[in-house]
This record gives sequence, structure tokens and C-alpha cells, in this order.
Amino acid sequence: MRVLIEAKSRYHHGDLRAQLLSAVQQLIETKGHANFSISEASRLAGVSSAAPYKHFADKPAILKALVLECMERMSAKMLAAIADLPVGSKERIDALGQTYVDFAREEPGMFRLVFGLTEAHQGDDELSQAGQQVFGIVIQATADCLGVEASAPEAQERAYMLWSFVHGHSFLVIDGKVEAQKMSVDETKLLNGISTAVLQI
Amino acid sequence: MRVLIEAKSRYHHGDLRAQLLSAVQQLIETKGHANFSISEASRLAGVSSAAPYKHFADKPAILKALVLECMERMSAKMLAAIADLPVGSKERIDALGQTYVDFAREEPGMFRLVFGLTEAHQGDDELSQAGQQVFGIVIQATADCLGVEASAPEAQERAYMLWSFVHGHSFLVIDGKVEAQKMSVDETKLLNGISTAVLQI
DNA sequence: TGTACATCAGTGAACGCGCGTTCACTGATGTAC
DNA sequence: TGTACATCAGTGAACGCGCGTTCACTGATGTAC
Repeated sequence: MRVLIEAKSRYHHGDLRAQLLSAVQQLIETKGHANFSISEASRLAGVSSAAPYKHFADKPAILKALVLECMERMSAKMLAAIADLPVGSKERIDALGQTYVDFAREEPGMFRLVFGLTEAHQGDDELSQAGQQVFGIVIQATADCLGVEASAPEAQERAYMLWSFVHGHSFLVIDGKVEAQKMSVDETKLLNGISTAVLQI
Repeated sequence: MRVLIEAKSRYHHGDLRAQLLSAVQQLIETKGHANFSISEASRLAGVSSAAPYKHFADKPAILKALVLECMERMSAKMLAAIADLPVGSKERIDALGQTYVDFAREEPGMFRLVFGLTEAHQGDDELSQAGQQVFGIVIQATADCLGVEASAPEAQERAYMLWSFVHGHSFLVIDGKVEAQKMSVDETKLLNGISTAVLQI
């Protein structure tokens, strides 16, 4: 299903750390975030179940690495999405929202993992810093749009409103609640409507 | 820790079904929604690990029953919250939002379970019907406030916006993202601001 | 009111399973001379 | 260029664990006569 087996029977695998993370990611998407295991990921990467422990201390460490990588990817996508749009435009805000929702739809398992790491990772500095980086992009775009500093409480409040909304919509979509309610949602209109409303409070 | 052991060594327990659900609920809150087990819940209810299977087919069936019960409780709380407020008032909408968030904060484990039952329960009619009942309350309040029928697309759209927002905020709160962002959120102001904005689009 | 019996709701032992992790090991690689 | 050796990154067997579920069983309850 994947070209994970390209490792031509080398004893030294070369890039196990990365391939392991990718295998776990793959399993999270296919099996669900509750039904994957490191053992299975090892098998998928074509390696013994003990191999991961040469690269990571334990399972939580693997998940943390995966989440960090995921958040960086998210940041990158968001920055790319606004790159060609004028600073201070509402378009930027809508593009960020759309990117967020798209990400959730493309990688629902990872999306849930990123926000569900409540177990051993509560209060982890590296993780919350990565989170601040992502949210910082939204705050900046909101501040630019309002014509204030990013540190202004107004910018933070509005940005948080936008984030909450887009976050909730993402979960409702990937958890199938939109269909379950027999609703059809015009997403572009929805995102546009919300950002308009929030910005002109 | 609880008065679950009031079953005075009766062989026939009397109310195992209910006590089992309550034990599972308790574990979900204390251990997290990923780390509870039916076995442990049986122990907590003072019963052998085989006993649950006299009342439920399997684990998914237990979870489904628990979620249904939870959604009914949610409905009841929401209806109670608006009972004394005038029909068609914006206060009703804010009260519903506040109730939703309060529920998530009080029972984060159950809240996550209700929306995370993506595994074996996708497309379950009973469950999505229960969901429609809860969301229906929001739609009705929104329609009343806008002065339209509940079936009007406008009502559904606005209600969905409100729901998304409140849903996202709930998750961000229980997943600790609000603190992680070092934000302090004035929740009343937040809910009020959002509903005002959404209603006057 | 008393007895016979079907049904109900538990027990407790056992099952197979896959997990996370450890351990002593070994083959491949890189470096020093 | 060749050899000796330290280090690295794997193996594979084993561990203890708790899980979900089954099974034959048994004690308590309700009903019919």
C-alpha cells in the first residue's frame, strides 16, 4: 500500500525514525486514533517491535514527536495559504479558516490526536509553544485586519472567536455530525459569514 | 469513594445495569476516555467481569447506552436552562450555549465520548436521532429569536454557526488550549458577543 | 400456605490476544593508525 | 589500502499485563397449582 518496503533488506534502515512516525500516522488514519499500536506500526515499517525504542523513550514520546511534526505542517500550510493575499485583508482570515478545516478533513485522525493528547502531555512546554505558533498566525491576521497590534486584547478576543468556530466546525465535520443532522453546509458561505460577523462586532 | 457498595451482598444485585453505566462514566472521567475498561467498571460495581454480559451484548453496546443516557441528560439540562426565559429572547440562546459549555467542563470525558463514538456507531439511527433532538432545541430557539419557522434554512444556518462556535470553545477549554495559549477568556462576554454577531448578520 | 419448577442474574475460572517494553545478542558502519 | 575496534541500529525471544468474552455453574426469585 505504501513504499515503506523500499528498505532493501539493509540491516541499518537509514531513516527509521521518520518512517516509524509516518507508519503511526498512517495507522491513526486507517484504524482510528484509539486502535493503533506501536507494534503494528513497527510491522508496517518492516522492523521488529523493539526497534522503535532505539529512537524513542516510550509510546508517549512517539506521539509527541508526531504531534509536533503535525503542527509544523499545519503552520506551513497556513502560512502558504495567506502568502499571496494582501496583508490586513479579510481574505487572509477566511483562507486560514479554510486551511484549518481542510486539514481536519484530510487528516481527521491526526487532527484528533493533536487536540486529544490530554494524557501524559498536559503542560508540555514544547507542545504548547507549537500551539501558540499556530494560533499566533491567526492572531496576527486578525490584528492586521482590525488595524491594531497583535498584542491588543481585541485582536486576541476576535482571533479566539474565529478559532473556536472553525475548531468546532472541524470536529462536527469529521465526527459526521453534519451528515447526522441531515444538514448541508455551504462551507465557503459559512466561513465568510462568521468572519464578517466576528470582525464587525 | 462512592456508595456503589451499598449492595449488601445480595446475589441479585437489583440495578446492575444502571450501576454499571455509572461506574463506566466515573472511570471515563477519572481515567480518561482512552484508559477505562469494562473489567474495571465491573470491579467498581462490585461484580464479576462476566456480569455485564447479562445486560449488554458487548462493549460498544455499553458505550452506546451510556451516550444515549448522556444526551438525554444534556437535553434536559438545556430545556431546564431556558424554561424561565421568554420565548424568542436572545437570553435563551446564551443560556443554551452556557449550558453546553458547562456540561463539557463538568463531564469532559463523557463530552468527548459523545462526540468521539466514531468507531462502531457511525450511522446509528438511535444515536443520530438523539443528536437531532439536542440540536433541535438550538434551532428552535434561534428560529424564535429570528421570528421564522424552525424549518427555515436561515434558522438552521444560524443555529449551526452558534453550535460550531460553542462546540469548538468547549473542546478548547477541556483540552486545556485556553490555558496553553495563556489566554484568559471572559466566557459570558464571549458567548454574548458571538450570539449577537451571528444573529445580526 | 406450601411445594415444584422455570427463569433470571449472578459467579469464577478460563481462553486467546495483542500490547508495551526489556534483554542479550549481532551485523553494519565509521574512525584511528 | 588494510586492519582493529568502538559504536550504532537493528533482531528475536521473552516478560507480565489486562483486556473482552465464553462457559458451565449456582443461588435467588416469581409463578402455578
